[in-house]
Amino acid sequence: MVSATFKALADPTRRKILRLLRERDMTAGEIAEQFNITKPSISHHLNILKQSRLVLDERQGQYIYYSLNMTVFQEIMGWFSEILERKER
Amino acid sequence: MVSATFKALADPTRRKILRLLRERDMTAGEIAEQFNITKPSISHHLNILKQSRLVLDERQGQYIYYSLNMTVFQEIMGWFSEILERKER
DNA sequence: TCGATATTTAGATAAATATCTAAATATATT
DNA sequence: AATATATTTAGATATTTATCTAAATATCGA
Repeated sequence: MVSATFKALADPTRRKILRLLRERDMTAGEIAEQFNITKPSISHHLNILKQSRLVLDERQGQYIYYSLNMTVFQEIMGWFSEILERKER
Repeated sequence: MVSATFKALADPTRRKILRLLRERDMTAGEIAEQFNITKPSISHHLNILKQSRLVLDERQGQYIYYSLNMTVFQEIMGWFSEILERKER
């Protein structure tokens, strides 16, 4: 769970995708345009982000829109808080 | 920078090391005792944590003590905050 | 239904990485 | 100085992963 999330965050392409999505929801194609890598590769990254629940997907006709899933970000923030809290004592 | 940190955090063994160190500073050997992997492997993980500045090391005689470096944790928390802030608008 | 567009899936490959054993380095003790 | 202990470095190997091309699937519009 947390492991999948951190692995997903470990790749710079995937982190850039997340930063794009914080501006607005985007289709897989719109996301792919922002990179110099092929659409299948982006699709692979989106799948990893999806499986770690960092992003959500919703089909609208031909398009699949991707958006950030805030819930998981907060979980991870929680993981960090634990470390920090304990240490400040 | 942030890339090295996330890569370091992506491994469960390294995350367990960090959780151990939030309790108290420990030597490389003490850390290794907590795992079923060899000392050289732990040394490798400690090196990755060190290079990403998540931990600090300090030799005391024969021993090398490892401790958490809070600074970097806060940097990463900052990365998450950026994402969350922007999205909440 | 057919052709066009959007996206994913499958399969291959090269690079990265976690692990091991053996050897090297650093420090302490006698 | 010689030995023991703590840790790292070097080199090898198996697994994981990011990427590509080609093919498959899904939806839309004529």
